[in-house]
Amino acid sequence: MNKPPTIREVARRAGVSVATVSRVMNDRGSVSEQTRRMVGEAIRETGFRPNVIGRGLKTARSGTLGVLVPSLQNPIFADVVQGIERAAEAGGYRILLTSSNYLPEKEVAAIDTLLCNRVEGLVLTVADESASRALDFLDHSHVPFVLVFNPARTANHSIVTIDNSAAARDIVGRLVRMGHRRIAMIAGDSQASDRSSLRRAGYERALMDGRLRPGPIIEVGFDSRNLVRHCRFLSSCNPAPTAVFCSTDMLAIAAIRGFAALGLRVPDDISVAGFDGIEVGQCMSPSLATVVQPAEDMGMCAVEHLLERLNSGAPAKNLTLPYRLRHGESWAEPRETTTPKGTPV
Amino acid sequence: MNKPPTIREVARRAGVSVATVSRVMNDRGSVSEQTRRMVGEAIRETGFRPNVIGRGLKTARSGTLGVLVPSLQNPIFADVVQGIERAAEAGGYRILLTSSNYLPEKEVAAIDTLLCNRVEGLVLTVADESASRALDFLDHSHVPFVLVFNPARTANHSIVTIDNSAAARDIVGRLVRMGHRRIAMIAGDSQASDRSSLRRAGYERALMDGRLRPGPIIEVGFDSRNLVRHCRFLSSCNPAPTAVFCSTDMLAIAAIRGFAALGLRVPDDISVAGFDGIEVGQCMSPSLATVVQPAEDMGMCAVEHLLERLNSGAPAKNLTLPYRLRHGESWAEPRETTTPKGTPV
DNA sequence: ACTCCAGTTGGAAACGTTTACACTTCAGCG
DNA sequence: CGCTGAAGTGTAAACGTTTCCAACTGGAGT
Repeated sequence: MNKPPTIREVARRAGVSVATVSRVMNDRGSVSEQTRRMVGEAIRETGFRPNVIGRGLKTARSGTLGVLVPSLQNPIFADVVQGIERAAEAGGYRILLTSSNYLPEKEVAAIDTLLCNRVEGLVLTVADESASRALDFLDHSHVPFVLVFNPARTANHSIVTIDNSAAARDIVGRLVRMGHRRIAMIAGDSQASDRSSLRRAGYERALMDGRLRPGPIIEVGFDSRNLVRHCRFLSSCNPAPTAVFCSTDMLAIAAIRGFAALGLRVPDDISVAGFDGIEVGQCMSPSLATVVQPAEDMGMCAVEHLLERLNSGAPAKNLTLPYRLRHGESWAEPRETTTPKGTPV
Repeated sequence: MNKPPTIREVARRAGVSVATVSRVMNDRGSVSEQTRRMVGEAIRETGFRPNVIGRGLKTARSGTLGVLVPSLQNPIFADVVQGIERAAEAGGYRILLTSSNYLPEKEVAAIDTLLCNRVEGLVLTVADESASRALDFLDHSHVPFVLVFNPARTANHSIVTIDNSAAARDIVGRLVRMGHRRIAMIAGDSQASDRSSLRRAGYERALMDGRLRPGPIIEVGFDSRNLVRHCRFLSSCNPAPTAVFCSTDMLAIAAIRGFAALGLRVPDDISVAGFDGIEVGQCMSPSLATVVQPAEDMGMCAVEHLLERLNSGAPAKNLTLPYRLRHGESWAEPRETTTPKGTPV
């Protein structure tokens, strides 16, 4: 419980002033080779570790970035945090991690906490960018921040994202061209995720492109684990969908599982496509057809941009990274080509 | 870029001294109802947010806990961090997150950084508890820490773990009782994970229990994504194993994928068992038979214990949480009972 | 010999809080 | 009416750094 040594003790031990010790530590100003050696020795002997808090108070820099994600449970966020951590470390920053559990009020509280801790910048994903009290909050704080995954709606925010709606349209269009005429969607809570709404829009657009009517759309809440109830509903529709687009990979994986529990095989009986591109998707059987977001890269880009803003005062910018489609075994052409009683618009 | 308001400005605005403002903020000492109101108003008007750094300097408390995990890529660590974050938040602490990428030298560097940031305690998973320079380091720092997942070898460390070897013995024993006579193992780099060695020991023990010879054991490095090469090797053995135990779920998932690529079906052609109990394991098809570690709970327990040590000076303790076996579709009895030329010891 | 300057060094004032201590009021009480 | 104690408040000293400024050296240039 004894206090760690301070710069003062090092100075005493080396027979110099604290100013000199500070200079040695930061390679600033000029210090003779000899004193440098002596100070180094004193530091080693005492096991001195500079107190970042003391330093931060004086320099008004905490050396930390705040991170807020909805949850680490979904690998897509774990990936982005991994990227954030990497880039932050490379830039000499530490990260203060918080999560919101998709609750807007926790978003606000978490950001408040981070600001009290004087993070120099933030990287975050909010539930709904357009309706986020948390962001108003941040806008007034003069602390730069970068949104990740949230759609680029307002130009004066820094955002790293992909084109969710185009990507959804793209992958659903693929299903259409494969011959599917009846394509359902399982969407996450649109209240808790503005991405979900955009992906839904892309899905609807793709069906319009193919002159098809949007199939049943099921909006599920937080508990994406057990979808068997919804899967049963889908398979009992008449005509039953031959494919289902899920707004996240986690939902897609759960859906495949749900169909399996009903004795339906993917993709033979029904095709499933996901969105996110989490790694397990390509490891499982059947491997998941999905939109790949470069999550780790997005995290790194976000931090790199943030550091640019911090260091060179660069202006906020919207960064839309390319997505790509990953083919997988979870989709295929529909088995029996449905008689085109499928309702063209 | 204008500086955030300080307690001094609030005091000026409210017409009181900084001491009074501090008292109001911390509900300490006595303050009249009227001044309390005025100060509250001044705080609101100025948008004042107490500077945790300044406070930390004076109180010698940072309010942060350090966290070090090998990687967030593996959901088991994401889960434990989730638990850590939850419990830390409940206890009024923030967490500073770092990752080591399984590199011992990064472990040391990360811990050093965390100590410079004066974290009040640490929760971490190291590569190899018995040979960790990082831990020697920590032992001398007088900062309490809790190991998670690492085996409980030395009693004077705080550790939250499960009995890795018993669990491995348990699940492999299950394969044996199912009728498997030739059981291979795919193990993670034992250099980078002391868990891997323990699980291997449990595996060997289970085979000994059944008077079987340990099948081929393949040790794979970091890149667990593409195991098809190793899967091919296993299936080309004579006699080929009818089951394979993997030291992590991520490996098991990759193995199932690898076998599928070779046209082998799980569990019809070969059974696969994993270890960790990550959520996706039960969502995929076939669902993964595995040992479930209560990762999120482990994270929460670790922090709760850490806070006990911090607040009440409780002694370090070893906490071995119960694991459980999760049955899944990835294992089954071997198809043709292998003629017992399988070599009993 | 004198000035000048570059290279070293130390002193001391910040940075934004908390808190020990001292001071003022004022009600209650003998 | 004076004493006591509690309630409310302010002053100033920490906490561990960084950094501005001044001071001191010694060698080079005149």
